[in-house]
Amino acid sequence: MEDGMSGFCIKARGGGNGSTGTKCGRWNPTTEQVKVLTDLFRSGLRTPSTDQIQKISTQLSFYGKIESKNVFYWFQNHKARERQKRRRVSIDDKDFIRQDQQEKVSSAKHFAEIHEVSEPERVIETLQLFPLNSFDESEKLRLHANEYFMDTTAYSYNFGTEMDHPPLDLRLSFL
Amino acid sequence: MEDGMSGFCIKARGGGNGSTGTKCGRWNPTTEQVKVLTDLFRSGLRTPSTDQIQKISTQLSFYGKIESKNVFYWFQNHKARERQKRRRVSIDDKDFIRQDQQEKVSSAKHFAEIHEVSEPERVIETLQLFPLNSFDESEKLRLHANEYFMDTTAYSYNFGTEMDHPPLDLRLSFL
DNA sequence: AGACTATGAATGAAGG
DNA sequence: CCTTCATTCATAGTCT
Repeated sequence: MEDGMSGFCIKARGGGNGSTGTKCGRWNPTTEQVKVLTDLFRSGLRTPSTDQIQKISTQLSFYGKIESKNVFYWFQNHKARERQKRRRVSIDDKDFIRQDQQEKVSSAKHFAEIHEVSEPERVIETLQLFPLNSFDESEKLRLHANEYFMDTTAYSYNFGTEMDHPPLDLRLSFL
Repeated sequence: MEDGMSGFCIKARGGGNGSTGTKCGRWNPTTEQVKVLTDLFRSGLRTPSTDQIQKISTQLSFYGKIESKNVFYWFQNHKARERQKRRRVSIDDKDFIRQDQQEKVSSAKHFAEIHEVSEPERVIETLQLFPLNSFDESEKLRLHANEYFMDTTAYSYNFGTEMDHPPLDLRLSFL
């Protein structure tokens, strides 16, 4: 809706070259950015927090245009596809019965909890993750002010006239 | 998940445009449904009560298969993502020019489906909400105790040596 | 040129 | 309410 799009840049990122990615419309990561992200992922980072996303994004912005959401999406996608790929393989290698593997994969619910799946490699670079601050549980504050329940409320909705439909009238004044 | 699956729908997009949505397994809202929901949201409805959800669901069922929980989830997600988006953008555009783009991420769907949504802002038909319940963004007061690690943390990143690039140093102590 | 693939982006559904 | 997972849409890049 009202997509401003902020202009369209038409340029492809030179693969590794200094040509800063000028590709808009959809984030096109540079090879450097991908490398950093991949390394971070391989180093164990799977779901960065908002702050981490922020920082990563800021650092990566040096190599080209990037937003926080790009980092966010990248990790989401990468993780999801890693898992998806793994699952795919596990189902696929039923072709050759190498070994009896009656794994109960159908209950795919509580097996994708923490990091332990894809970490066959060691941590190469000198990448120090966050010191694992776990005391962020201090945000359990809840203010109950959402009960904006008014007794005489009436939603009277009226559609446009571009389509035929029953007159919708969300009248909630009965309660 | 106990494989309830609650039935598989077979219906296409009720709006007469089944661009790609002829696949179900999960609720696939029609453009009309989305429009109504969006309008309601933009009108200030954030957390509809059970009754309201019921009403909305019933009314929207005209446009296609829908359940109450769909409405519930829709509002939950929409609200959460609106906030999340806002937070992310606001923080990360500090680096570049602060272009006002609050609705940047357009939900532009497939072309074949956009036929009647050609207008950018056709919203606000005749929609009577509660007696002028002015909701502001008065909930940014979330305490952010995210500044726990300052100088004790340092992303000391070290690249490989495959390509030449400026020495990246993900030091998170700049915040 | 079209199909194919990889992947960015979006969102429904839950979990907590 | 916040975070996460799964599925899907959309498209840049590539292959044949």
